Amino acid sequence: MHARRSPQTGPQLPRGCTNFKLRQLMRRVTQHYDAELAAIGLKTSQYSLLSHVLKLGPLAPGALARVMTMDASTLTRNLKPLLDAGWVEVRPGSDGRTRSVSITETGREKRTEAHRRWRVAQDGLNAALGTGRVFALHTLIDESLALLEPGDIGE
Amino acid sequence: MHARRSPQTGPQLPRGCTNFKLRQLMRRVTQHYDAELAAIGLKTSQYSLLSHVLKLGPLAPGALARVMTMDASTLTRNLKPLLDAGWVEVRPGSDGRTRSVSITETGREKRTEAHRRWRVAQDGLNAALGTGRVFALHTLIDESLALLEPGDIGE
DNA sequence: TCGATATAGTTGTAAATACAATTATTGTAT
DNA sequence: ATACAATAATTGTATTTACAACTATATCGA
Repeated sequence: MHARRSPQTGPQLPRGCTNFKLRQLMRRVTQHYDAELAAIGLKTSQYSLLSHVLKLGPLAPGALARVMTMDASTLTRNLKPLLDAGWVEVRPGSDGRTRSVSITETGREKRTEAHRRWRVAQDGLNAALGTGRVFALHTLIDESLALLEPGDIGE
Repeated sequence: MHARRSPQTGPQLPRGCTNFKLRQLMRRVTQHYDAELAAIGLKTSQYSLLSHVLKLGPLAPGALARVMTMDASTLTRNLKPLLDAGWVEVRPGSDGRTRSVSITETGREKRTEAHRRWRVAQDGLNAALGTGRVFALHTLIDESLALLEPGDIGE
């Protein structure tokens, strides 16, 4: 009884809503990266997408959505601006159902440029929060993602 | 040179993009909460907003946006569905420029119902990730938010 | 082979997000 | 007093997000 009064610091309970806190931080962090990338007309999300296409492409939209932990329909939508800008291209896949997403030469150049900006933003975040704190955050996020396999909580 | 080969584990450097990782986790976590709240026709974001209006209201939209770490225009937009549903109301503020947002009786009932669902979702997350990990995550997020005052990074 | 099922992707709809521009009001300095 | 600046909120526009429904193709079973 009255475990919270105990002098022994037991396993501490989370206060507040994890989702809300995550969103708060996401908003702030996104603004930080976006401020850096705005100069070259890219959103942070677009940089992430472009980077993944560069690193993993050519690959099917579905596979890309899975590794990026996003819905397939979200990927279709997010691909559109990059497609319109000519930074990625979508071609028929081996299978009649699938497509193949790959980066273009223009896209490569854009991504190189963006990568420099991203570096500045990341360094700025590391400096503001402290490298150790950012590392700890990454570790926690990675562990959490590994534990949250798609739709398996509470079943 | 070759610090990474050193047997001494120095301050570890973050790998990858903090923004991308945060977004990945946010997507998963939001899906988890939304799955629970869907039964009563609420999104997690709406639950957070309703809860803040309950706890802090009546208050001005701008003040609400600030405490929730969101843009004022986002708040205006997010308020609309709750207004349409009759869960919150917006009335003229003291100042001719400001408004006053407050929860309605229907909104109170809805929030009570939603709170029970939220509890289930939060408990499920705690169970899936481990209470200690969730607590650690909260702590890191809170510290980070405190360090990331609006638009002061890199200036 | 042909019908049921599974897989891949896109579209309809709706919400969340924020910057820039706009409107309305208040405060201030001459 | 009146023009100018500051503050509060909303609207225009564009992106991010995802569920549900839909289309198209492929696979499998009898």
